[in-house]
Amino acid sequence: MQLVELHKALANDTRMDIMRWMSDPEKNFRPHKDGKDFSDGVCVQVIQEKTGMSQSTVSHYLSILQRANLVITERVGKWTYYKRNDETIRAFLSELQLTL
Amino acid sequence: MQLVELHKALANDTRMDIMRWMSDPEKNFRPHKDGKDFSDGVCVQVIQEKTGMSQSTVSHYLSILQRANLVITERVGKWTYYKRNDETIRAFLSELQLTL
DNA sequence: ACCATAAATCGAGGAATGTCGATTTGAAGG
DNA sequence: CCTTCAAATCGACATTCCTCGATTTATGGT
Repeated sequence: MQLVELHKALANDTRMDIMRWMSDPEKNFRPHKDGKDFSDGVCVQVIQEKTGMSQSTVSHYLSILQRANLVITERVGKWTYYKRNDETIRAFLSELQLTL
Repeated sequence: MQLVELHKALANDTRMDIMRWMSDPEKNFRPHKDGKDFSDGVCVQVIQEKTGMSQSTVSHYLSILQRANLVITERVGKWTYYKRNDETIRAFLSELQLTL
């Protein structure tokens, strides 16, 4: 667990927003067009619309969150679903508690 | 409390090290030359030696930590002493707990 | 095969950060 | 006053980050 890498990943308003929104997707995102629920995560398009930023930027941000292991990815057909990786988040918080 | 600003301040190995070292100055820093203890904090020189970086860089880093309210400064004569601001750190951790 | 859609990657410009040495400011002591 | 030492600020350059539009890579449907 790279503490500093995690801080870098979270040192951006949009990425922080995304992490928070993903805590409660039903509340924070519009539904998927095919009606699929959020149990596997949220697809990039829906996240992108919410942020109001370009598709490439959001895709890039998601890859940064993924490199930091803050999110888990699952590809299903054309779609890629992203959801929080709660294990990393828990580990991050307790490491911070101990070492900061 | 600017969550993202705090993450930025901590998104650097040296700054993170400094914060951690300041948790236990007796253990992590050499004593002050005049024998003064660390109750008011650690002077810049001593921190600088420990990091091995230039004086200007360390002074700059300390100002970043201060802008984020992660440290408290006290000027005494020629020296400036820096110590952790535990209140901000506590608030940061609990805010992260709640909102991340 | 061909088209449409979702996501990732590429290339680029500007902004912010990292880092240094040099200079300036401020305080203490002779 | 003048010197000396600690710390802050300045100016510069290199690296990283932000953000976009354009292109490419999957995948599905007709």
